[in-house]
This record gives sequence, C-alpha cells and structure tokens, in this order.
Amino acid sequence: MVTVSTSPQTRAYHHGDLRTALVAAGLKALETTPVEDLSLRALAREVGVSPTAVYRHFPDKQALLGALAAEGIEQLGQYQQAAAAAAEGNSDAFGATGRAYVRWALANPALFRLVFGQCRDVGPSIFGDNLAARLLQDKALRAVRGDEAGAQQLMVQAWAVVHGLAMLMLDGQLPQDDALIDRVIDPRTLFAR
Amino acid sequence: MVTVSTSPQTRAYHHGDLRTALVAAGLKALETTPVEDLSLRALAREVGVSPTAVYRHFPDKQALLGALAAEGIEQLGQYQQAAAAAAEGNSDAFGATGRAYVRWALANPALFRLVFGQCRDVGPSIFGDNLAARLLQDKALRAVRGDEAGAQQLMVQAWAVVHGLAMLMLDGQLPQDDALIDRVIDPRTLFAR
DNA sequence: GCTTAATGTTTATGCCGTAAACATAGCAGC
DNA sequence: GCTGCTATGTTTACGGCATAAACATTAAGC
Repeated sequence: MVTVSTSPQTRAYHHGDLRTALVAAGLKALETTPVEDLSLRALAREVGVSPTAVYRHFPDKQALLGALAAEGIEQLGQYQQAAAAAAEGNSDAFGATGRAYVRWALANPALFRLVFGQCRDVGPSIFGDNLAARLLQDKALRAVRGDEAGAQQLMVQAWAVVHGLAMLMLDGQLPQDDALIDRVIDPRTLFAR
Repeated sequence: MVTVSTSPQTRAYHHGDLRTALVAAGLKALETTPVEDLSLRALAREVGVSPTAVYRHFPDKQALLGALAAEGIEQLGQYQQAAAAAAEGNSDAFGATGRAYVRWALANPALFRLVFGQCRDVGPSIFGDNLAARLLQDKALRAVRGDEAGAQQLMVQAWAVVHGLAMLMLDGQLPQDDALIDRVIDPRTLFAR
C-alpha cells in the first residue's frame, strides 16, 4: 500500500514523545476531572493513540499517576517558594508558605489529592528531596531559632494544620473562603512558643 | 415445581433485609479493602444475591457509599464521646477528643476516607446534627470560655490539625506512631490563648 | 542494507456500573 | 380463598475500564 497523504496531516505511526504527551494530557485532564475519573483510554484517545500504547511507557496506571504526582509536588513547591520569597523579611514568612499550600490545593484539587493520596507505593514521602519539604524544614527551624526537637514538632503541627484545612475545604466540609485561610493560619493564635 | 429442600438451607427468593445486609457487608469489606476497590457486584456476591439486586435499595453506588459514610460518622462520634467521657475533668479533655479522632481514623482508614472524601453530593457536611460535630463545638466553646468568635476560630483550627494529622498518617506521609499523635496534639504548644 | 530493539496496534479477557425486561412472592381487598 | 398489586429479586445486555498477548511498523546500529 502506498502511503499517500490523503489527509492534511498524515498521522505518523510513532508518536515521537508519547510519554511526555501523556503526562501533559494527564495534567490537563486533572484540571477539570477528579483523579478517580481519569482513564488511560481517555488519555490515549486525547493524545491520538491506541488504548494500549500507554503500556510502552508505563507498566500500569499507577505508574502514570505517579508521574503526574511527581509533577504536582514539584509545582506545589515552586508555588510555595514564590510565596515565601514574596514574604521575605515579613514577620510571618512561615505562615505565608502555609497559606500558599492551601491556596495551591484549592487551585489544583485533583492534582493535590493525587500527590498526597496516591502515594501508597508510588512516590516517596514528601520528606524526600522535594522543594516543598525543604521549605517546611527550613522555615520551621528558623521559627524555633535552631531548636531541633522543637522544629520537628512544629513542622508536623504546621503541616497537619495546612493539610487538614486544605482537605476539609476540598471535601466541602469547610467553605473555600480565602479569609478563612488567613484566620486559621494565624501566627498570633496558632502556636504557642 | 415443588419447593423441596434439596440443600441444607433453601435460599429464599426474597432476602428479607437486603438493605441492612448490604450495609453490613460494606462496612465489613471496608475493614480490609480500600473504598475505591469496593464493588457492588462483590457486595452482592457476599450477601448471596444477584449483581443488580442492589438497585432495589439504592439508586446507585454513591447512595450505598453514602449509607456507609453515615454509619462511619456515627461511629466516629461515639468513639470520640467515649474518649471525652474518660477524660472528663482532665485538664485536656478537648485534646482527648482530638486524639480520639486521629486514632479512630487510623483504626478505620477506609471508612474514615469515605466519611470525609465521598461527600460530594452524598451526606451533609460534618456540621450537621451528628455527634462528632456537636462535640467539637461544645469543647471549643468551653476552651475559650464562651467567646463565640474565638470558639469559631479554634474549632476550625483544631479540626484542621487532627484531620490533617490523620490524613498524612493514613497516606503514609507520616508514621502511624501513637506517640507522635500526643506530641502533635499537645495543649502546651498547639494553640496560644 | 539487514537486524534488532523500541514503539504502536489489534484482539481478547474479565472485571465493573447500570438499564430494561422478566419472575416471584407477600399482602390487600373482595 | 381467589385476584391482582407492589415490593423485591433475577436475567440479560451494554458500554467502559485495565490489562495481557500477539502482531506491525519504524528508527538506529552494525
């Protein structure tokens, strides 16, 4: 059979960079679709490839989700870093990174859920070498002026507050009210030190 | 056709109380199975009924999950109330209910997730007439000695901490360490008032 | 240029949720 | 006591899913 270009753009048999395309499509889909509604077939369709082509680049669905989660935690870290930089010198720079955490979650609900919910056997814990984790550690250590044990406690407490607030808002248990975020992550009432 | 008892127990065409049996089977399944692996067909199989019999009692899967969630929030409230009663007069009765929240979550991971994660259009927010919500409100109000605005803030902060801690532990981001729960929910360092 | 490995496709299996049509049986009124 | 209605199950069917296996195409190295 002669490979005549009958259509405007002849579809190449090989995609070129399917893996990247799939991750991009996944991230885009998560902007409007909850993670549990994400399907490999839909992604493949979106990218213009057969339903099982995915398996040439990911052993299974979990692996693809893991790649998306890795992108997510990276983006979260960068968003927090920007907020921290903007609040540099501010009396509550620590709080600023916490508020950024919650705001990023609200802006990227599905991806946020994926990052922290799908990590059963996928990615390492946030206490890896990712930006968000390093920010948390740095800020906490600074807040307690070097007290190691105190920093450890503060870190977990702070993480719990912002994570819990984000989750409750995402799950509709609390209104997604920006002012409420400020009222909860309030340095005057939150921690006693 | 004669209805002869050929088998030890003749299976009645009608189950008797299928709805209750399904909920019970669902709760039992959630003890060992994550909520996303729960299937109507498996539940029907468990109860000994055809795959579609479920639809005589629930319009769809979400409705069944909603019924399970309702059971869950009820159980959580009772567990917290027991803990609160045990800590009555204790200087940190408020903290006791918070620690109970986290411990119940760790003991019932799938059900806890269902209660707070599946409520998109299922159940009302926890701020309904359930026990857990009332406990939170009472304890917070007492902690601030009647200050309404302060109680509101404290309530959300406290809920966020315990919910975040529970989630992070369930998702493997923090070790499920009982001592860590005590260190996080620590009245001396958690809130400044 | 031929071989080979990488990358896609086709086909198939066995789950799933759920809709529609049909079967059974308890019960209400005569 | 018979009749018919309604609640409750069953059967059958559909389309979608993840994934496995066999096959096709193409790019890259010798």
